[in-house]
Amino acid sequence: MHAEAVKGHLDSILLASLEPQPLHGYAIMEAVRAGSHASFDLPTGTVYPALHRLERAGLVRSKWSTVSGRRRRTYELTDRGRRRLREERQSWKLFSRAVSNLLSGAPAGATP
Amino acid sequence: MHAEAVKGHLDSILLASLEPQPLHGYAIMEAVRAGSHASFDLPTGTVYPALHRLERAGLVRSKWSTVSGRRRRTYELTDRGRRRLREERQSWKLFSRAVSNLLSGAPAGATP
DNA sequence: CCTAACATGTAGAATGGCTAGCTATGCACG
DNA sequence: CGTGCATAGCTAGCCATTCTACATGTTAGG
Repeated sequence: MHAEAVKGHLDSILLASLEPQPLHGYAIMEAVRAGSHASFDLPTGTVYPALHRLERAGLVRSKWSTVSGRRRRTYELTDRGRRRLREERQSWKLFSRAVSNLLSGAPAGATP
Repeated sequence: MHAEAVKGHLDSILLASLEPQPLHGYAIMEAVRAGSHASFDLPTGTVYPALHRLERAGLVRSKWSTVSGRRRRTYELTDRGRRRLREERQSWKLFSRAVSNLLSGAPAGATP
């Protein structure tokens, strides 16, 4: 299956992946691939810039470490990040409900 | 609530709105607003270019008419459009399931 | 008469994800 | 030994799409 566009929901996905525990970029990509049952296979050119964006926005915080010779940058949620994640969950609910409703051809009234 | 981005799912939404019956642009905007319970209030600068794009892609077909002095361009689905809509519905299911799964913090295994 | 709703459109900015390229280490296998 | 794969990080620039802002014209109603 060709790469599905994550359009507009990348941030939510990344934040959510960091909620249970801090992770480094590469591990995030794997977590997303696994958690989406391979629907999303995010390229590095998508993930790393996005993480930098989230850090600049103060939603995540990073620190470098070295594990068996390989340098890692581990990200964790900030308080603002956690708050944002809550909001994102809420708006995803509204968004997905709206799209599902429209795609189902509902006569305007279903799933209120 | 600030304008929700329809990012990447506009085409599906437009095609779906034309499934029950042909509509003109303005009516499509109203149908989407109603069907999404006002979550999506698409600006004309989004809808009209998108419809032209869909027409160029052979997914919809349009014809002009005049109703009480006002000119209208009414769009209807082509066969290719209908086929595409079926595909879009399928991939929306996969997409939304994947995102919901990730946002719920599922330990990779939920909603298979 | 003037405004709101109806109806369609375009140009250009802004966004944001993807492609393609780069660097570097550790480990398994032939 | 050296070749290749998985691990780990990064950026520049392309491209598609959506939104902002503007432009145009009609009809209905106060």
